[in-house]
Amino acid sequence: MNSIQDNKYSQQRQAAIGAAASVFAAKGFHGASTKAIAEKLGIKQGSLYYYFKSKEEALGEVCLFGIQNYVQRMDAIANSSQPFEAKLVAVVTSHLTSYRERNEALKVYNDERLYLPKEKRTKLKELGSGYRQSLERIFEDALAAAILKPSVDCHFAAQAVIGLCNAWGDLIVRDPNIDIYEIIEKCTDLLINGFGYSEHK
Amino acid sequence: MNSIQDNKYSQQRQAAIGAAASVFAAKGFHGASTKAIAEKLGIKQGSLYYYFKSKEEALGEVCLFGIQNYVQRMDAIANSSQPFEAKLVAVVTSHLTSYRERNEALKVYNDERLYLPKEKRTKLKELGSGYRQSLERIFEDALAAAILKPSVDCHFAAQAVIGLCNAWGDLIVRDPNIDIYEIIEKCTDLLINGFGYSEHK
Amino acid sequence: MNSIQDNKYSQQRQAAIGAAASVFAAKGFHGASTKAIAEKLGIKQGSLYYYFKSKEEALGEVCLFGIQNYVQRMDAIANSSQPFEAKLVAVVTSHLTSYRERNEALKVYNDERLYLPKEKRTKLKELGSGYRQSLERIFEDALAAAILKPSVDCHFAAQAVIGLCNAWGDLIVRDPNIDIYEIIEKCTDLLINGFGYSEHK
Amino acid sequence: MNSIQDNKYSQQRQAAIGAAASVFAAKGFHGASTKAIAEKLGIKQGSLYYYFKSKEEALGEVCLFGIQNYVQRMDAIANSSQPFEAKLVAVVTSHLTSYRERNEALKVYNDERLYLPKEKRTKLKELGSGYRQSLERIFEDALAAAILKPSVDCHFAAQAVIGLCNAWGDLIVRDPNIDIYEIIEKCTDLLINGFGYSEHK
DNA sequence: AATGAATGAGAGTTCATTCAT
DNA sequence: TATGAATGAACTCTCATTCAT
Repeated sequence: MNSIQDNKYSQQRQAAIGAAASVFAAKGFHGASTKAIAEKLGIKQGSLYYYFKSKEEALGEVCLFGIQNYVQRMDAIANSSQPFEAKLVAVVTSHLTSYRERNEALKVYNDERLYLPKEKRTKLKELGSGYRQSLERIFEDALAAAILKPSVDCHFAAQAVIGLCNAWGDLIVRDPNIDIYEIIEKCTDLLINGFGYSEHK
Repeated sequence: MNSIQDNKYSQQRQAAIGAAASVFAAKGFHGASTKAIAEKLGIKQGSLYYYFKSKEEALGEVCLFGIQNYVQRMDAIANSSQPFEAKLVAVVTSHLTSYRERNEALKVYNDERLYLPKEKRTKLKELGSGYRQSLERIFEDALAAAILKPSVDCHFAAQAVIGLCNAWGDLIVRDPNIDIYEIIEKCTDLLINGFGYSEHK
Repeated sequence: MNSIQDNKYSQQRQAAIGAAASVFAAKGFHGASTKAIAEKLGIKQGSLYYYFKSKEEALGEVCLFGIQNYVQRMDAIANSSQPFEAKLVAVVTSHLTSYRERNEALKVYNDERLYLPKEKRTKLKELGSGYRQSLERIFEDALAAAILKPSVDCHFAAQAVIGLCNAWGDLIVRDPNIDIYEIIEKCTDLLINGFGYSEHK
Repeated sequence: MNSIQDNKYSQQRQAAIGAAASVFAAKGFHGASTKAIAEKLGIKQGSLYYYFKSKEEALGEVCLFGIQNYVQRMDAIANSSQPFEAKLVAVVTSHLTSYRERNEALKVYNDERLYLPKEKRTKLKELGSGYRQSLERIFEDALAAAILKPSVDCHFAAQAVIGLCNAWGDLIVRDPNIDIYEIIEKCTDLLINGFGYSEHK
């Protein structure tokens, strides 16, 4: 069997992307040294360049990996036939789980993509926008179905969900004792009902 | 009396902190060069060391400035006698306004403080915790006054507010066309009522 | 007195250009290391970058220095009112003397300028062409005055003079025992009369 | 009989020498990478080491090839029974033709041999000297036959011929539009008669 | 006969930092 | 109070070379 994944080169390259993600996430792009990345991979510094043309290319690959993985899950959720509330839970779960699974690539995409050259940044932005748009669509559908109050601004809502999840994601990455499912529940409750008192709920 | 001299020195030092904040915010701690900071101040690279012992000290001062300024406003709000909703609006307004006013120091505190040596980081953490605790107290008071639904976790709530504001803060910094007052309103509405439909509201 | 030359920075920079010229001439651009250049100057490697933005810039400055100096002398000769033969002697003398005076910059211009980026190369080419054109003009004037035989191709002649001088220049640089004045005489004799026998001369 | 194998190996090796010559000529020894040489040959970088023990050995072989080829032709000319003028034409033609035929090895011998270790350089020098000496002998014979004027210094003459041809060779390599036969004619005319006017010619 | 993968030494370059002036 | 000049360590990146396969 000679499948694509079998390819030893791309396997090692994928491992290199993982190592880079981990170091970039911990130290930032400029604070990360190629030596540290190579050491995490178990090879010597110069050998990294067998897999990447430059440190910048490594950043690009990490970001791409981080967001791709991510957008795919979102698409699956958006295209599913679950009711709104289930979708929202799925989105938050997907987002936070991804942080807990040490998907450092996502953090890197969030925090470091601005150090990429314009060209690459634009490509990634499209993917990222795709994510936000899928999320917006989920809100729009719910709005049309009168599940949300009419005043809801779906663009604002999508950004708020993403921002909230990223903020908790950061905390989750730093503190492994946080109960992720508790956070998921509280986040969705906040998003749907707010903190305010209302006798119906 | 050398208070005048002292005054001039500390004025320039404050300006240096501002310049550092600006460059750190734009490029991150490791991506920022002392040369760039000096240029922004209008002096030469080596002269920076008249105001800071090291680049790291500069980072410390920036973070301190960012959070101090911030905590003070929060304390004022927490200690005021406004009703809960007004306090929440005030908090969000204070937070987002601070981004719009290019208070880059706050962004630096959020994103770069982890590059400080442990000792300093701990000191800052206390301040930051003070901020969060004041915010938590606001929620606790409201909870006691039955303005919030009993299930609200005040710690979660405070973190959520901070996270949401920081996320929108980043967007605001990058896009000067965003109407900040619209965001403030939508954020507080989200926090109190959520997006979900409920006939009472 | 505060003349331009007094400026310590430009004095050191000029010295740096000289050191670079020497190393480039001996090892070629790619074979020369910035460390070697710095050592010749008596400073540490990194300090070179106080005077040059890059190794390439250093090459550019060396080439410029080499050819400028050179073109000036040629212009002086071309614009003088000496007879043709005297001019030719002056040109050859100027060219070969410059090699003997260890004007390594000229050798660098000849051999290494092709490693400059296009933009800079073009600028230098103009200067170099100016040199060749001045030389051509000397031949053209002599042709018009019937001092040269009518069949002479002035472009060919100028290139031949330059080529011959560069070739002997290389030998002169390598062997300090060569009698430069003997070479000058023989070169001019070759250029005017050739090696062939003719009873008139 | 393993002569066929041997043959294939040495054929490929010869091709490798050609590829190396081409890259060395274009970028210089230090500027040339083994990867570029391998690519020109159509093999991978590491495989070059099947044919050469080191980059330096490749340089040695290129230089040897360049000068051998060359000396052979010169010997043939020197030992022929043509009259002086025909020999001179033959020499110049051989030299310039060799550049036009992209015999980059010769250029490499001229420009890069100094990067060889002393031992090898000395061996090559003997060959090169053989070339010059053959040429000198041609001049000496002509001098003895009173075809050249008595003042001619045969050593100088040989060097001048070589230098002139190398200089034009460089121009020829760079500009494929140059009419090589015109140059040959003008060079020999210059060498025999000079540029100066004389009623006999 | 050739390759894929890795290495280690060294390159050019940047930069926080120092210090005499 | 500020600068010019230099430093040395670290960094990214290149490349000749090796070797198991």
